[in-house]
Amino acid sequence: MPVWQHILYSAEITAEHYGRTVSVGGWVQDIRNLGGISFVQLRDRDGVVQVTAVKKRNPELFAEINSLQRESVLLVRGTVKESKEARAGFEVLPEDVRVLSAAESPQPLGVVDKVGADLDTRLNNRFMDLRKADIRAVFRIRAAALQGVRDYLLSESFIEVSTPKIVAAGAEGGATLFPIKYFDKSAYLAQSPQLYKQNLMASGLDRVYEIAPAYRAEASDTVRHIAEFTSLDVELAFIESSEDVMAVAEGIVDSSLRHLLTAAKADLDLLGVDLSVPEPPYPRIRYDDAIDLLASDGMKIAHGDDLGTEGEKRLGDIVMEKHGALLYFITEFPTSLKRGTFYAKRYDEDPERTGYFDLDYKGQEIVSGGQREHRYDVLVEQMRENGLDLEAFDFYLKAFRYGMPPHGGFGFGIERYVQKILDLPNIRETVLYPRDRVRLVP
RNA sequence: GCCCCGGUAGUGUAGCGGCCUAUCAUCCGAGCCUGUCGAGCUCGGGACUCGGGUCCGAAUCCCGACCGGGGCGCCA
Repeated sequence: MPVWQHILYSAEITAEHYGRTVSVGGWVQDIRNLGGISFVQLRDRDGVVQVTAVKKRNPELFAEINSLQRESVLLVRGTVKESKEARAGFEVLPEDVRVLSAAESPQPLGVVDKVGADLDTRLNNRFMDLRKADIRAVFRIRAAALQGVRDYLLSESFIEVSTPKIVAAGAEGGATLFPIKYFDKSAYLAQSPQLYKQNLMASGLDRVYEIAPAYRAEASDTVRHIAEFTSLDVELAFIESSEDVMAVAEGIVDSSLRHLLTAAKADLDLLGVDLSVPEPPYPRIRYDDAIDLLASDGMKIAHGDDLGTEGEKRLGDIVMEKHGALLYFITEFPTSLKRGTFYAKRYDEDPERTGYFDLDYKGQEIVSGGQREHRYDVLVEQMRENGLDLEAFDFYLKAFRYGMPPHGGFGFGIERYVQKILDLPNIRETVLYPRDRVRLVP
């Protein structure tokens, strides 16, 4: 038996390996058998190594290689030979192969087939879908984007926390909560860490963030909704206004996008994405001005009404034209739109307005937040206005009675952010195993 | 919650009352080929979601079920 030395990744093989014996492992992506010579494209996490078998050198090995099923997992020991014809500049002349796992046929999804596959088919066979380099690239970019987010928050003295995902009450109305059984009690999956991160503002851990799943039982079947998404939640205390909160959101996005330019350059190139990183500060557009901008563009929306999906998209186009901005804040949302957000602070001088903002990226809301109401009496009043059962929120309210600093924060939809960075047609492309109204498997 | 649309080989599609023993590509199999990398060439294989109905005749029309796609509202 031959000695199988340390297995090299394709990207690790360099000119210094030429003439030497190495072991490579991976999936048989394709076999091009020309009769007397055969080329096996062996794919690993980094790329593809060409294994070139010559019939007259070793007929048995040649036959074995050509009988392999695509996508079988193979270990090859052989000599690295410099080659002008091979794409990588070298190829491996096999001396021995070992089939670690033979793939069956027919396969549920082609990895290098010259035909497309529906997203549904791809998601049903996600492990095979991910064998495509461009699909994996999305997830490396996602990871790098989160790295940039964490870099910034760490540098700004935020600490990462984890709060319960099994909760007794929701932050907002009950319609979007997933009920679950919790021993002998009924509970819900958390739709947001809102109540907990506010609770922490009274603790001394006064700058926190969490990157965790959030669950929404919304019957929304669109390319930008999923039932389980990753929410970046940030909360900070001792703020003066919502502007302090916006500055953090802006810092996060800027840090993240810049990090991508270096850390994810190869993957962005692979996807053909020419990432544009806008210079902060991002434009601040007051809600009322946004309504007027849309009106001047021929879209009539009453002051106090929601922009709607169409309005949001149109505003994205308008802001691009006027400011050349991909990212912009919509600020000072009217109380009429935030009434259900009982914890939103309303302006003392004008209770019909709040400091709440959205951060939109290419006509799509990715962040929403603002300054919270930290005064117990006012908060209770706003909760009553929403018909909430104060008893159920006892743990939350208590924190406001024994020293709660002014604070604010936001929720940031990671998947929507990645979707917009890469201009992906469907948010499901940004989740390994998405959960939506109908999908529970895999 | 509301509204539109679709389910044909493993994958992606054409066909939309008889011309269908169902098109094409991909894929799989057999063969030829010593420089392929969207390899090429020859031959072969493989499908109308299910259940009712209309009709002389249904992949095609109608109803239902199941599965899926998209939009709105709402939101991250």
